[in-house]
Amino acid sequence: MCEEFNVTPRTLRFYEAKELIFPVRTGQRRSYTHQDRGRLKLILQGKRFGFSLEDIRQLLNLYNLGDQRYTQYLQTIEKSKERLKAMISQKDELSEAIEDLKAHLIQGEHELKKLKQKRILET
Amino acid sequence: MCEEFNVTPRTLRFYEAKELIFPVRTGQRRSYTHQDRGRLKLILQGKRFGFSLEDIRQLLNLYNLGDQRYTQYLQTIEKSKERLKAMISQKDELSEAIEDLKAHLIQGEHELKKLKQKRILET
DNA sequence: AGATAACCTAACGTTAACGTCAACTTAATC
DNA sequence: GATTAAGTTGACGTTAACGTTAGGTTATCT
Repeated sequence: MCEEFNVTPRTLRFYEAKELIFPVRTGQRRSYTHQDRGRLKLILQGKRFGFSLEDIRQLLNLYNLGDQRYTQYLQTIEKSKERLKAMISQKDELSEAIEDLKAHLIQGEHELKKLKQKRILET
Repeated sequence: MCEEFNVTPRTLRFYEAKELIFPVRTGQRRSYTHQDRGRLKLILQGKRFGFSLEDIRQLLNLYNLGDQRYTQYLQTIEKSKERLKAMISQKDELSEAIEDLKAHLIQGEHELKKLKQKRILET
């Protein structure tokens, strides 16, 4: 049912156990709501950036701030700001790494051409 | 010695075992060369983006293409191109996520102000 | 009603990426 | 020359994030 996201049921149950999603129970069966789908999308995205599930859980809480109270609220916001900074610097780093890799690729293809030439001359 | 990178010796030996770095042996002792430092930097960077050590190993090989031959060369370059694409789309995704988080933060701080007001009125 | 398919829980297995501990050399210091 | 200090090799322990298997329930189809 929820394999539109290409995850196993076990994974979904695991995320539920870790309180990352909260499917509704109809008797025994789980029904995944719109909310859960949104959360799952964010979870998978987070993972691709190397966040741990625990990290992601905290981030997800940011998206559900309505039910929290003052002090906790403040703390969560502070945490999120930090995380935001981390993400931005990560993005910058990634940009650099991309440029770097690009350069190496170009360089690599030059080398390739030279090898090709050599092979032609050698025949 | 090599804890300028804030990693434990165990970690360095582990990376060596996985053939990510190649410290020179002086008798028994390991000496970490300039090359190893460069590689280590890339390893740590890669980890922050959620790459596995195995992924990183393959990426590192790209930086040492000199000693390889034609066919392998081609394959490695193809692989790297794929990876480059992945990184770029990852970067785009990250940019989006950052904007998203920013928006939620601003929204969160508005909520905070409202709560503050309420507290003042309630006293 | 029996079979089959889809879901469930519970519990143990697995892999990556190290941590930790014991027992041993080697180098440096008092 | 005895004692730290610092590095080395196993080997087993640990945590996160699931996979896998066994055994049981429920809905559906024929």
